[in-house]
Amino acid sequence: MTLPVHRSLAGQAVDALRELVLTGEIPPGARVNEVEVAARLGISRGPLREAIRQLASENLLVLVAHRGAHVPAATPEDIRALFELRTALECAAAELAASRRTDADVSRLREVCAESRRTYQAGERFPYRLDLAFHQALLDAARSPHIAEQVRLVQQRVVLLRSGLNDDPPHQHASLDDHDALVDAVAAGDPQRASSTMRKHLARVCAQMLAESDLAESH
Amino acid sequence: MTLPVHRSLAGQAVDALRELVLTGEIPPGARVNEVEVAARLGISRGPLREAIRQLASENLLVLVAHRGAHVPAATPEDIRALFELRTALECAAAELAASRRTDADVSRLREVCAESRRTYQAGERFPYRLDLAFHQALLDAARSPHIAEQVRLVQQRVVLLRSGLNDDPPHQHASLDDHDALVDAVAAGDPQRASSTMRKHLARVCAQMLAESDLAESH
DNA sequence: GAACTGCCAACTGTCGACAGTTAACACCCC
DNA sequence: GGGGTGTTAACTGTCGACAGTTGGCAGTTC
Repeated sequence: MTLPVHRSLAGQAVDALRELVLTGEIPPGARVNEVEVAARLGISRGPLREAIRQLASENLLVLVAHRGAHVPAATPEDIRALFELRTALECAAAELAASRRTDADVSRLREVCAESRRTYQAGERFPYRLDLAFHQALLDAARSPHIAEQVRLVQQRVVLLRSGLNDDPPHQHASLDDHDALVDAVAAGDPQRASSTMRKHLARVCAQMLAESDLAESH
Repeated sequence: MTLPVHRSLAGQAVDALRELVLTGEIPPGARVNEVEVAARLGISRGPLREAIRQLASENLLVLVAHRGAHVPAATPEDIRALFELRTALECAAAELAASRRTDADVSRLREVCAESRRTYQAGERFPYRLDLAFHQALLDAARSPHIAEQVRLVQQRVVLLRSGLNDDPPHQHASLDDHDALVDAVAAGDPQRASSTMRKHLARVCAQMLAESDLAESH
């Protein structure tokens, strides 16, 4: 299957600009200068403005009349509220996954867990990439496209909040255990337990992020 | 507090176009002709394209390369998946509302229920407007802005799916009872019961919509 | 010295025009 | 007459230019 050669410039701009925001190249609080970014991407302001509108409706940018777009800076209150949303979505996904999972789903989940643990025990931090892969595998098992889409958007915002934060090893260790417990609940086909395990997991992650954000604030 | 007199044309276009889609003036399946709609709104294609992008990321429009935007037509499978998302969000909202409600919240909820019942017993159908008002009041009690925002977006899509469908009285009667039961659970501060009541309510609404959509299909 | 006023540069908001693509119609060949 | 092909009109994708607004800076006044 070959993807269309000609993607629209606006479409490319969405991806490129999203990358600039999520990697922190345009840091929280910074404004997006239309002419500058358009020149940087080698396009005109038209398609870029369309891309900005789209990212604004994904909450990666905030629009202010006559003052353009800027990357939102998160408050602790924001983080809490965002994790309420994430919890609602991912607990539901965990429930559905426990109801609908196939053997292949469980294998995939165990595989991701094993790789995470290998990387962690090799002395390195286990990369955030693998954490995302785990949650993605769980969403695949849930087979609920609309929930999956919303989780993707929320995770994006979490990535934005994470920029500048570092996971510490104890927290990582706990997360690995959480993931294993989640897979067990899903494998056992126990929606109730899957949901409550996910809730605890996300509560821990949220608390960790709040702690690190406090730390970063008083640097 | 005076709102800015000068809202951007793109911003106005978002509202106007959303209205056109939600009222069914641009029906499901229909394409959005940029020059035609731009002329209709009295603006140029630039701002309109920005508005189209935004509505597309709200899933009220679908973009196809070189063939513009069209209003999506829902399949039964879509409806089911969308209600999985709605259930995840509104059950969480019901839980939070039961934990956080104030006396004022409960009063407001009872008020909306009473008005719905009055309208219904007056022989008319109780307007969808009051159903939305009830769910809105519940969201207010939940005090979770991000969840509220997502519910708003999902409800919008439900409104789109509803275009062309009519509620029948038995279903409306059941919904009124559901709403009352929900208020009781919230007033009692019982998150568990609020959540399960909401789940049953939405399951009923979803089943009703699926039945009506089947009916409409074989007209 | 502080505050107010008027100007100026930078940037956003909007438009009209041009280029490229798509889809439908007419035409031609078999 | 059916299928394939060339043509054309309609529409989307993109750009450059102009108008309006904002925020800062210099100059002036008290």
